[in-house]
Amino acid sequence: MLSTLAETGRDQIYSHELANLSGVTAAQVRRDLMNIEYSGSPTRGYNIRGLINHINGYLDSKEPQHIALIGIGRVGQALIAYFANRNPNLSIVAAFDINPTKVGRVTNGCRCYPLDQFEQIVRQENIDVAILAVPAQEAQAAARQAIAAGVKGILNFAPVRLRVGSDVYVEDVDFAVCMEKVAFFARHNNYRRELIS
Amino acid sequence: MLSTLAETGRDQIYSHELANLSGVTAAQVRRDLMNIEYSGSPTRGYNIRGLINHINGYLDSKEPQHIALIGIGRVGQALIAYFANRNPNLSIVAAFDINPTKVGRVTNGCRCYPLDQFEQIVRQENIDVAILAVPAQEAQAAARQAIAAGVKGILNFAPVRLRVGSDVYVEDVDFAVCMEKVAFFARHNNYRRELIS
DNA sequence: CCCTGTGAAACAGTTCACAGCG
DNA sequence: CGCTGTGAACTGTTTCACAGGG
Repeated sequence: MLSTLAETGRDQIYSHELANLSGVTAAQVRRDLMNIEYSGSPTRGYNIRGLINHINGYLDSKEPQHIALIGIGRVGQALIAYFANRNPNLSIVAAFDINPTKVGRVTNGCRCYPLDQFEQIVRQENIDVAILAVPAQEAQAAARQAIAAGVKGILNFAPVRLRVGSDVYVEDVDFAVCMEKVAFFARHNNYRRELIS
Repeated sequence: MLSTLAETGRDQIYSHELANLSGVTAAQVRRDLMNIEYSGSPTRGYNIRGLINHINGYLDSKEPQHIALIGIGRVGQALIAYFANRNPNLSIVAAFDINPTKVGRVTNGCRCYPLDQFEQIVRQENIDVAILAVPAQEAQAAARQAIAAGVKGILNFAPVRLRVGSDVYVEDVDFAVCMEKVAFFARHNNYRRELIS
């Protein structure tokens, strides 16, 4: 997102510009940059390239991280396509599925292995995060297996709350929850309008 | 989630039980229930059926809401499958795509229309929320079209920040952002452990 | 006792407001 | 002037702590 900015010719930018580009307030932007210890000059604003480098240095590790994908349903496939050729520091290097007919397939340079090779591949490929895109009833078991293999972060698309130790970070993405949120606010707006009119 | 609880035989539950089922503190649960004005008895806790009804009454509108899906790529298809036969109050009633080969298909009872019939179908089916599952470069245009047709809430899967009026609610789901979050925390945990050991 | 309900304190995130500087 | 950097105020949320009741 910032990268495209760098190509517009300018190389300096002011906090309020960053602010309305990203939909937050200018004070917010300044505070955030302060927190990651990047300073701009009062005269000219922030240097765009310097900012990009600083943020990358802050967020990215030097060495790329490898991701395992568990479950190659439609969501799994969408994710493989999504992450292919994107951030080279963050790539899905192996996929897993119970369905034997899917094993062996290679999509976007990502090979599908049987689930029982999970631990082996994880160690071999130095994987430390996993994406869970399996049916709800299989999610907990898959999570357990992933954690046993040494995975420290899970992106969970199954609509269940995983029980994991406190040393594992889980991020849930629940389509139903997102949708309800949108539906709720849309409805709420309608009510507001009805009340006003 | 609560529904499964109702079937375990019990019909009363205590705040601290709800608490560690959902991974928050007991005080939190009580405060939340207080906010939606539901009371339990100090003796026996909260009545499960009553709680379900109360929450449903609070969240759901009486009349079901209709959703339009724009873009039938892998994500779109996954969403159709996901929402089919789930919450009857929240269903995808129409899908749209530019690709003419996809138009006319019916998946899970959901028909695909050409994008230029969008406004007509939205009014006809009384749709007020839309899911955007299109490539990034088409997202803003699609959003504009949806809003023009009267949509008040958008669930956006495209990795762009949509520019919309303040009367439209947008919820962004960005796979890259989610993944980076997980990767970041996984890495962070590693650092912690290294420091400790 | 062990619950709920709820003031009151603690905290986190955000915004305001202004000093300081080119 | 207009910008950044930052203390101080504010707002919304989470937690604590305890009264009250079967």
